[in-house]
Amino acid sequence: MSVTIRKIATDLNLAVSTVSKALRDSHEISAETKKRVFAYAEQMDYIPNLYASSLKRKKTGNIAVVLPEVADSFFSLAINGIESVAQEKGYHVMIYLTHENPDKEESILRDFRSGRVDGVLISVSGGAGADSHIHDLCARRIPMVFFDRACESIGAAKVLTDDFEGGYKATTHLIEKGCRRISFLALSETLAIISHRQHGYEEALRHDGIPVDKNLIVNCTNDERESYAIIKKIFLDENRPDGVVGSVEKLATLTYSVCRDLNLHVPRDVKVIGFSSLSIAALLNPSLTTITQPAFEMGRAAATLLFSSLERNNQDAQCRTIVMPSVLIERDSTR
Amino acid sequence: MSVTIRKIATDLNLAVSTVSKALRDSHEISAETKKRVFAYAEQMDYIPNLYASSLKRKKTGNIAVVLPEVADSFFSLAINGIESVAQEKGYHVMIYLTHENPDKEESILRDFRSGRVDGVLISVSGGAGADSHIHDLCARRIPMVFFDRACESIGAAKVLTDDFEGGYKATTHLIEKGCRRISFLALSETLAIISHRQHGYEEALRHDGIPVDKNLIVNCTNDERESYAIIKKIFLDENRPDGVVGSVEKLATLTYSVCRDLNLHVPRDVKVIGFSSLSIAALLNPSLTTITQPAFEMGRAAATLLFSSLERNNQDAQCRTIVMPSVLIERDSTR
DNA sequence: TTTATTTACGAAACCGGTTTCGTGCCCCGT
DNA sequence: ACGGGGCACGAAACCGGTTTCGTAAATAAA
Repeated sequence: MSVTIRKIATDLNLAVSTVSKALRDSHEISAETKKRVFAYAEQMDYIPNLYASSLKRKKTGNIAVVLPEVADSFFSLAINGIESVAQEKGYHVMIYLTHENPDKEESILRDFRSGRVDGVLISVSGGAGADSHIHDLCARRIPMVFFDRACESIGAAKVLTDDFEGGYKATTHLIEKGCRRISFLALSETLAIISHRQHGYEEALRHDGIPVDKNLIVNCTNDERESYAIIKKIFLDENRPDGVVGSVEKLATLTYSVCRDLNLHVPRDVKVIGFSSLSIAALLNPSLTTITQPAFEMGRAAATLLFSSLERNNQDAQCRTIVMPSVLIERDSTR
Repeated sequence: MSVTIRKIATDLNLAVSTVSKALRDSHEISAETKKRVFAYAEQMDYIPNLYASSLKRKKTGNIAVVLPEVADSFFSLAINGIESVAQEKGYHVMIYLTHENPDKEESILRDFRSGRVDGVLISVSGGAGADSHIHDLCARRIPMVFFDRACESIGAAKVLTDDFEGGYKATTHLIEKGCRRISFLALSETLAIISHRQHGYEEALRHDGIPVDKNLIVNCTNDERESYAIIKKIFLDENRPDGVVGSVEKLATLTYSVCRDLNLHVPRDVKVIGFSSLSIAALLNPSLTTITQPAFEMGRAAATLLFSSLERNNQDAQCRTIVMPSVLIERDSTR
């Protein structure tokens, strides 16, 4: 079997407690003894058992990242950001995908009560208003930080962008480019981030005296095929939109697919703008105008916040909200 | 504090062992007692301490996924596949990014000796031939499954595609489309997957009587800016290539960027084909011809293999190699 | 009726670090 | 010479499930 602290102790004629303290560089062990212990541990290739210490210290060094999917540029960049901080701090990252399924999200969070992770970074999926599982986890004093998609009813730390402003800017941009029938592709009516973007969209329309047409606001789903059909439907309408705001990346690219299949030219027939952090947005046909969030930095910020509330119960970090700027990058899809 | 098994035992006038066995549905506990224990545990919201049981059972239910990056369509889809199996089986996924850095990879694998994970899924980064850390982990009987990028010198389970064939097919395709000066954008000369693709490339050239020009084979890096400069350089040569094989996704899209910036038209001036699983390859400008691997399925297969060797020491699964088919999808970048 | 066997459960060791609480011993001040 | 104080280390409890082994009672087999 692997060499334990007791093995070292008996071999060196020391008590286990002495060895333990020596390895943790305790002040109450002489330099000489420490040297002996370290040398022998090295020689024997001693590797501390993670679970023994976790059991006693009630810390695992693991954090969870819970998000809808990973095949989305925002999330994959955010993971990069999170992972970079985690590696600096010596934490380990566990990843959980909800696929926008609230039930799955709930069962994932429920599991965290076992102490598997020290803290949680989460981008919630649009549930039917059932945030009880989130509140429950919060009540158990498990540090949580929301990034991008927060749960509004909870006073935890959050790293966000101004979604209302994003929706407003995107819509205003389309209006400036001459669009009058602008469609908003929503994802789930219960997702705060989406409804904020939608409110920005509606406000922008109102500001320019364009009536809000509920038929132009459509709820897509997490299923690609289904969303494709939904988007196609609005384009087959005799009164099809001349502009589209994709509230998440996939809806913008799906719009491209639909337009291609229907022989609608972007931007001549339809102008498209999407919330996306896709680095190759510039390489699309046509290049896609985006509202781009600082995904990597948001990941870093969220992780940093989490670790600071993990390392010392940093009250300040517990419920801080950081709002980071998103930018509109104009490209050919709206020219 | 949280309710423990001992608390339940004393409250119910039972021994801790009885409660433990009851909760694990042991046959040596009567149905009636089990019912009492379950009911009380439920009522008290008992949540077993993960680390206590891990310590004793030497299993954590965690697996590690080690890969170069996550912002690559192949890897993000593979993660989806892995995660889907993991969730079915009740395992938890830890994610580690190496950023193609062998030192980082080594320190990551070294950590696994602590027992943090039960098994490892890995897509190696191109190191300077230093696979000793991989062998070391293998020697410690930690089940490993390689996916996509394997370590050749080791007899572990692998899920691959035929990279030689991929390189061969890609190159032959370009030749058929009229290319004569075909560049191969490599990543790291020490990465088996890349050298196989390169050998396929060279063999295809030879088969068609085209001399292999070493100047057309260039090693890019994991740094985007650096690779951009390298690619740009070959296009600024008076004898620039008329075809490009991107051995990984990012190199194909970088080629697009370079061509755009140099006003080179794809496919008229240069034809481009890339190894990629990008779902929006069809939406690029122009749409990108790809060698596409079944990324999701490969992730699933690798995870399945790992779990089968985890659950019972399935010797068969320990060193099985699964080769999955990749397909060439012709699009506009080579027309 | 006596001897196996099974059933249902308890006591205690165990996993491997961590931490508390001593306890000798040496040095120092008075 | 004596009390106080730090230093270096040891014994043992502890974290919270798991597992082995033992045993009394009940049932079955001889």
